[in-house]
Amino acid sequence: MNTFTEKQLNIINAAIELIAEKGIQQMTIKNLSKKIGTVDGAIYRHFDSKIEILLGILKLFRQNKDGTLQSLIAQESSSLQKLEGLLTGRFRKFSANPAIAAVIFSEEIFQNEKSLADEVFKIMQDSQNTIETIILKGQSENQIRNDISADQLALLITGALRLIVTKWRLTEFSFDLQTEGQKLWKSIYKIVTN
Amino acid sequence: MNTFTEKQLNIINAAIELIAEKGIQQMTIKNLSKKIGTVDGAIYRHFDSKIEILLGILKLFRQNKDGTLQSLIAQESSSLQKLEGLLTGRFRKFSANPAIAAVIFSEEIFQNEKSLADEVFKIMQDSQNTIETIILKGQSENQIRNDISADQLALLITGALRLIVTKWRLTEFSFDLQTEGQKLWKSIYKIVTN
DNA sequence: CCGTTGTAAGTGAACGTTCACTCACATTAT
DNA sequence: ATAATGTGAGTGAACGTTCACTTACAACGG
Repeated sequence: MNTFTEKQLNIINAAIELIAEKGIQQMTIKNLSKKIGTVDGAIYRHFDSKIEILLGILKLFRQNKDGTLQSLIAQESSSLQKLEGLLTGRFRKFSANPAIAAVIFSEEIFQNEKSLADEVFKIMQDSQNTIETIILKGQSENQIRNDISADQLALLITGALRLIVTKWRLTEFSFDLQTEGQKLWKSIYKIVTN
Repeated sequence: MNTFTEKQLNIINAAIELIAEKGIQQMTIKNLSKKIGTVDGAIYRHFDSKIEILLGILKLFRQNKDGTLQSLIAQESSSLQKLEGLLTGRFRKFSANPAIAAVIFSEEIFQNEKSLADEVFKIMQDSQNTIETIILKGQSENQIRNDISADQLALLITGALRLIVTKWRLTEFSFDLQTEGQKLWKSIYKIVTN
């Protein structure tokens, strides 16, 4: 089912590590090849361009997210439980994999490459839509307040999530992300249940 | 009181326009000089480096923000009114000046230049602190709910603000920012007053 | 007035560096 | 032996920055 070869996965994972360690700006073909213990030219045996590698990271992330999402929605739990599961899951993932956040939350950097910009934007929108869907269900079941629209609530939640993760990265992981995630969930719980 | 010469202001404003139009990535000295109708070398008669120009943009924004903030806090209005004023003010400013948002919300891009990264981070933190202060006052006056901490509320507000503006820019200003700002304020009002 | 000198700004070629990407050749695996 | 992959020098473009030179204009001494 995976469209990537073993070597391609090697490269993508090395790229993820590199971004996590040095930031997107240092994710050059030269640095990437050094990390793998090869040479820049060799990379092009496995990818046509650098953009393909970055798209690979996003694709991997999507596949991954889709999987956890399916199992989450399939669960027979309340909307609130689903929402909590989704949020803590996101924080767990970013905590374990800072590079994902660095790629996903860096829309600016991909602005000149439409394929990348589109993909990143789609992921952002997707994430918000998922939350909105759960909230809508919770509202129809009267578990979540109805006086604020689902998209506004989703916006607030997504925004806070992004801001926490961004600050975490910019301060070089100076606090425990999952702890902050728990705090955020408590606040959101109070808000959505009114 | 202004530390910039007329020519420097010309350059800074051209840089702001350039960023608004083409994004930060196209803000090169060559493009900037073209925009002013001069030549790259000439820029260096007025600024020591490109970073100084970007810092200039941030400084200008800070001066501007500080001004409106003083008058806002000085007002004899309730905390809720102040909060509304601050939010609508921010949306108005970004609406009128998209480049400000492009610079302020692009922490990633300045990661390799510490002076810039620090300044951008400071502005982000500042903004959040201001909101937090107003909320704290509102809480002590029982205008704002006390069961959620001020910093959590400030986080949610700042996050949503940033997310809206980011989406607005990424979709090439496809919706009316101030309208969305009004919507957001209505939601926040309901949340903070419970 | 006139000619000399000073000064701020513009001009555009050039420099050093970085980067993504290519290519001819070598090595390895099947 | 053939195909796949590694190697590393090479290419051209982009970028920030520098530099020698020019231009416009003001200041000033005779």
